[in-house]
Amino acid sequence: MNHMVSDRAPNLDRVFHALAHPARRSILRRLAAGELNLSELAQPLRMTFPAASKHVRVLERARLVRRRVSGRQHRCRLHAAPLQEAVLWTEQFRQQWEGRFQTLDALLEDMKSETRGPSRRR
Amino acid sequence: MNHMVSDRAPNLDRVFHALAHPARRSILRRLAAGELNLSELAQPLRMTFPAASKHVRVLERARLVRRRVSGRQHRCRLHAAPLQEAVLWTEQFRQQWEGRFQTLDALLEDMKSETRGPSRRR
DNA sequence: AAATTATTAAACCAGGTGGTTGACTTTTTC
DNA sequence: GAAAAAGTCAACCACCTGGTTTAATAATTT
Repeated sequence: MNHMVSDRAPNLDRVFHALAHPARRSILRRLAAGELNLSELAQPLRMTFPAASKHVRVLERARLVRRRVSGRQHRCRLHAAPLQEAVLWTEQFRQQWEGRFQTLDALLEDMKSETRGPSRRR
Repeated sequence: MNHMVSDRAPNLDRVFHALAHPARRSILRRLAAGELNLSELAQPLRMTFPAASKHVRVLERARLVRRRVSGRQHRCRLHAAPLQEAVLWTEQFRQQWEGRFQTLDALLEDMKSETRGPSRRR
């Protein structure tokens, strides 16, 4: 536990990159509701089928989507786990960012103490 | 409040894209600790100065970093607000994803009720 | 067996990415 | 005023992206 998420993390690269396109976010959103095959995924996207297929493959590279071939259909299923690493990074970042104000607060607190006399804290 | 984050969101594209490279995550992390100028940011990255400078510009496009020119130095400061939108998207997505199990749970609950007699819930 | 459906593959394109090098401008320091 | 420092810009490179079209393959339906 409390395992630092390194900035050097190829999985993280792939997950964030996967999230960086509206078509892929749309695919993920719809997969959150349940399994869908490629043509179902492609249909509402305003692009050709091969383009949509490529987007799905980007999601697979990020391990966010898994595919199970069933006859001529490729049924896609969401796999949310890798997203957790991304959330973790953001979360750690936020803590670090907010920690900055905490130390600033502590400093101000110390300064106030200084004016009332030397601090007794160790 | 409760404003749906659309999948069609150019800001979101830029923020996620900004996060999708280790050098840029490293820059953000270090900026979380406080203001730094370009050469300070570039120094620990194993690439030439112009390359690092380009990464900072990607972060600026995502509005995650702001620059204030002070003499010959360009002092960079983190601006975390746009990250909030990304967190929000992920959060909504997670809720949708977990909601799926909730409805499954509700269904199973209903099925159990059915065996004990018709449900009285509306 | 033929037609339809679901999907991949390959070739192509414009434009972006991530990196380099070399030349240049501006500000600070000596 | 010359040298050093902080950055930019432009050109170049290899490769990736996001899209298209056309052709091919595989499974299902008729």
